[in-house]
Amino acid sequence: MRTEAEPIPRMRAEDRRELVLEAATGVFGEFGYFGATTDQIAKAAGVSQPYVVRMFGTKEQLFLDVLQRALDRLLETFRGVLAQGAGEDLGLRMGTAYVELLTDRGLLLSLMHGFAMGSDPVIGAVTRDGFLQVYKFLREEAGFTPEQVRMFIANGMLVNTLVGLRMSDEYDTNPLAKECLCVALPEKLELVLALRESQR
Amino acid sequence: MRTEAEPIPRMRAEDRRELVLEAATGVFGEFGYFGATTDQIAKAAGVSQPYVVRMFGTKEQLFLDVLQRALDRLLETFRGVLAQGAGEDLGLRMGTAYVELLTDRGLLLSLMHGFAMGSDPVIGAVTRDGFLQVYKFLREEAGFTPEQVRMFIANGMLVNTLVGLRMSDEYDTNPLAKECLCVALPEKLELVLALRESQR
DNA sequence: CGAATAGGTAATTGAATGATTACTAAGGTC
DNA sequence: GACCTTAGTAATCATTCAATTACCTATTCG
Repeated sequence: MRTEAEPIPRMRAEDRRELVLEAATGVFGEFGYFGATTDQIAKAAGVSQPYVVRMFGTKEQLFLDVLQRALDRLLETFRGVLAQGAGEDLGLRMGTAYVELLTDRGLLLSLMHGFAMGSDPVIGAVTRDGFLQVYKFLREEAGFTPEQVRMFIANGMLVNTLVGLRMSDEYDTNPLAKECLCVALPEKLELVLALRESQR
Repeated sequence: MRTEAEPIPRMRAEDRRELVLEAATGVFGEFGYFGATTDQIAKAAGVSQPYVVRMFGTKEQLFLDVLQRALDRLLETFRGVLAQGAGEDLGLRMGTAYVELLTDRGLLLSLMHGFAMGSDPVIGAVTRDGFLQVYKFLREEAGFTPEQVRMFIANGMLVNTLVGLRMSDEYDTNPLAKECLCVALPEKLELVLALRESQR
């Protein structure tokens, strides 16, 4: 009920931009590129819809920036894990780090929505390239064999799917859902379950 | 240029319905639920847009019917493989059968788009249930261990992702894409490559 | 045959939504 | 303290799209 002149918060464009990117990541992650509206994103970021559009030019460019940011965070995270040593358990540690990225709401789901848009001439090209960047990292920097990469990414896609499906909503009510989550998220299960609270 | 009275093809509603479902599967698979329009689907099926809407009531119901049809085919396919014997190589045979479903254009991709819509109250509930039906089949009918199911489904989701990304478009131009496809699709690689021709 | 039924379409509408335009106010700087 | 740049909004436009309405015309069947 905004009673008195709360000093309307003005930010430097750079900070506001990051704020909008975060909000957009969440909304795109939940509804996908076509399902999300610039107005939803604007409201989530606490700014007006025209401002969102003007900051990024088009909705498509905003989505591309969201994807780029997500990819950057993903690789940055993996590089961080790698920097802590490349032992036997590197795959496990990176897997755990991957699941931890779920706390950055919508980040992995936005990527997943991007992956499903391969036939879009612009977004498809960018997401293909992004996927291959990750593949290249795992092969050349992390030193995985093709087979190790396959298993690692496959499990990542399974995690994405279960999160996208909100399978955790059924954790308490459906034993199969519980088993499914337990086997797919060896550790960090509690993290996924915790996310249930924060959504909706 | 329709010169003379080609006898305008009239079908029994049942056949037409299946035709529209096929077309819708392709369009939803390519563009997703929000990205696809009923007009695109109508054109792909060779009927008018209002007729598509009237046949299914709403776009949402059409998508639900597409998902149900896809799930039915998937389980039917798996049951067919299982009926041919449950040896050591059951997982491999079912994996091959799964990839062969890619010839049913958009079927697996429509499911994947559905999986990304877990937060939709209607579609989410249906896709969660569908996913769990498959999980249940693999555990209880196919006799997989939880770990076997995890690996099987994870690989399926990887296949979906690579197809959704149209990674095969880069097969000839990017060695990493080639390696990636080769390792993820042990057999039936030629099938995925053949699909490149038929699209666009 | 004649009429009912089934398989459709053309025209239109109303709402949603991305984008544009025109404006306003804050705050640093000289 | 005028000034100009930066951060933002309100109003509105143009399109797209799902849905509705009002028809039309083959085919079936008594």
